Amino acid sequence: MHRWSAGSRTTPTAPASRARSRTNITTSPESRPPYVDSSISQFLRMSPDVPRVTCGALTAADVGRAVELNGWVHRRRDHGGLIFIDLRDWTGLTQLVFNPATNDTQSAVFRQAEELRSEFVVGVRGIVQKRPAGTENPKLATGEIEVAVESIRVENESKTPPFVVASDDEPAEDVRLQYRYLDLRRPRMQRNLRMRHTIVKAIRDYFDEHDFVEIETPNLIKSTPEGARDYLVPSRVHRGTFYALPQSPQILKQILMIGGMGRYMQIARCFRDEDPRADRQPEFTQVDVEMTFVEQDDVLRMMEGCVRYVWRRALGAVIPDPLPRLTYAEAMTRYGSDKPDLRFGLDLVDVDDLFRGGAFGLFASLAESNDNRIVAVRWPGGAALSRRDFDAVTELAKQFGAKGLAYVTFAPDGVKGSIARFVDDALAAALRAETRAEDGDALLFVGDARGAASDVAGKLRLEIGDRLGLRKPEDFAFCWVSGFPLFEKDPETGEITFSHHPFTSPAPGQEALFDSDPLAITAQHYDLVLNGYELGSGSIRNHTVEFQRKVFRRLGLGDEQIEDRFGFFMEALAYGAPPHGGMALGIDRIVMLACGESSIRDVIAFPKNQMARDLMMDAPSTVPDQALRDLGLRIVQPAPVT
RNA sequence: GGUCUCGUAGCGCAGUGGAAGCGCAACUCUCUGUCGAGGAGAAGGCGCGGGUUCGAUUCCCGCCGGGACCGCCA
Repeated sequence: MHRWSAGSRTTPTAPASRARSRTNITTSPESRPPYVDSSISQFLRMSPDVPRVTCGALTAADVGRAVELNGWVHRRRDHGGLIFIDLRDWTGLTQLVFNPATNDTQSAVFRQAEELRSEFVVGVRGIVQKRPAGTENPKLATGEIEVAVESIRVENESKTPPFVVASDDEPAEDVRLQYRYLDLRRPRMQRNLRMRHTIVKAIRDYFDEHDFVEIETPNLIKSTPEGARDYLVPSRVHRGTFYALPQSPQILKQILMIGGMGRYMQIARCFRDEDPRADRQPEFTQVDVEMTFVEQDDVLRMMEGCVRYVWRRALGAVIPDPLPRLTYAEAMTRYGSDKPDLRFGLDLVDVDDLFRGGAFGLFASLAESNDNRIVAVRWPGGAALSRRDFDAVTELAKQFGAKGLAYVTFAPDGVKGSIARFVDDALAAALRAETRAEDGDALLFVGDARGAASDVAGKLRLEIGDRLGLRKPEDFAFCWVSGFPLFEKDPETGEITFSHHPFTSPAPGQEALFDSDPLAITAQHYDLVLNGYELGSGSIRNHTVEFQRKVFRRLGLGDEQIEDRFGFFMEALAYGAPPHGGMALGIDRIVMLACGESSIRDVIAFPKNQMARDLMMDAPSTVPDQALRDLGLRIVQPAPVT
């Protein structure tokens, strides 16, 4: 519970995301609220002779002191002759009391208090007093005391807010985004943005201690092909030409390495013109890192040291040392994902051998080819589910891309389920031995082409984990995934393309495969994964111009295209580029998971919605014709739909 | 570009082919120990367009808007 929270009201239908947002977070030393704020200008003070204190700091030790507070009216409880006001600032709540024992109800200060409304901004001067016995509020950090107000000054009034800031009821997200400044006043958002600050500061401190230098790179850069869609900025000076906003500082940080900077980091804003998701925004923030004269293992150790440091500083959590490492192949086999959620087991189990030559014709034939895979996913307690439940899960599997879903249940009275009639005692025993299924469990089976079967089974595994409550937001399971292929085949065009980016180097000694079997090359590329989210990826880069050119050519770029788009970079590589590698981690996702949130929009002050619009500013918007003329641009309306 | 889902009062939510409801907020009155204060009263609404129907907030279609996901995201 956040220290601000005055109430613990829970709605029975509260969505999981809101429940998660109340995850207990250890307060870091950096975010402890100050007690006295002496930095306020005199003219804002009501009585310079008494200290100005924050709303979250007063305790029983302060009883009897005269103090001054500033803040927002959080809630007002008017008993007629007795008025309570919860005063809020960024540190917490303090109860103000207007009591005729000290204030005549006809007094000016009492009449002022009667006029106060939610979100009014006030300054008060008063005496800290102990609350009468039995009226303390243990839910409030300042619940032992209250401030008897002697004088009050209304700094600003407020229109009636569109939603109640002081309420746990969460308005629809479009309303929150339109009135973001009100949403930001809520304790949850205050906590999230403070957590973000704490994490970013810890990141900077960590890399500073390891002799990294933070270097800014430009946001108006050259568009390079491939990858995501660029955001383009038209040039006024050079009509008809465009800057691109960086999808990441990738090439620039490599050039910093060529520039001899040794160890670089940056909290960098990145821009990609692709459709947003709960964990994706058109602009987002990465901690971007690059080092010279390193091998893959050096980068992994440095980066996992960073997340361990961050989690310790920001959350007081201990992260394993070293982090578990998986190969891409292992991750796909055991978890059906290249970003596995390791907070729970329920590993996928291959059961091809058990069905090969068996009574179930579909699986028997699938098992004949090594290109296929038959995967079992164990569902603890699944035998208690109804036929209707399994129909729903089958429907879900189809949404995931499955052609169908087979299942069996192991109840004390025997094997049941959609393929039970094909499962004799021997097969049942073998399945239970392989999957460690117990009485009361169910097994889901996905049989398909290897990749498709893994993918669907992996998603079903996550679904089961969700339903069983195994994906706890307060658990943090990091892992490395490496050993990705350097190239992959574009499923649509059949052409060879890079899996990560074209600057990734192959594993040592695999250059020879370049012409014979490029798809077999393993990349020196690694992903850091947390709870099923890809936090970021990195690689050891190509550092010779010859090899980089070879890669570009392999990807189908002609020398002219290479020169046009990457000429400056190829030139740089040719002047003694050192071996180097690095990584970038998504700050938004890190903070989201650290806060127990399910959307990065809740850890960004001013995010865009799913249509990439800013609902508060109403961006994007049209611009005056003159602005277009200056840029040599004309808007072409899309053809009307007939 | 696609699939799913939602749109009822300022906010959060019920509900129905035949007279529109609850909680909070806001407004008036009342109330001296509350902390989701309490009591009384009054005010306020079915996203837009089309269709089916005697009748549509409800059913159908389209549009607009929010969200989740797929595509996309080197």
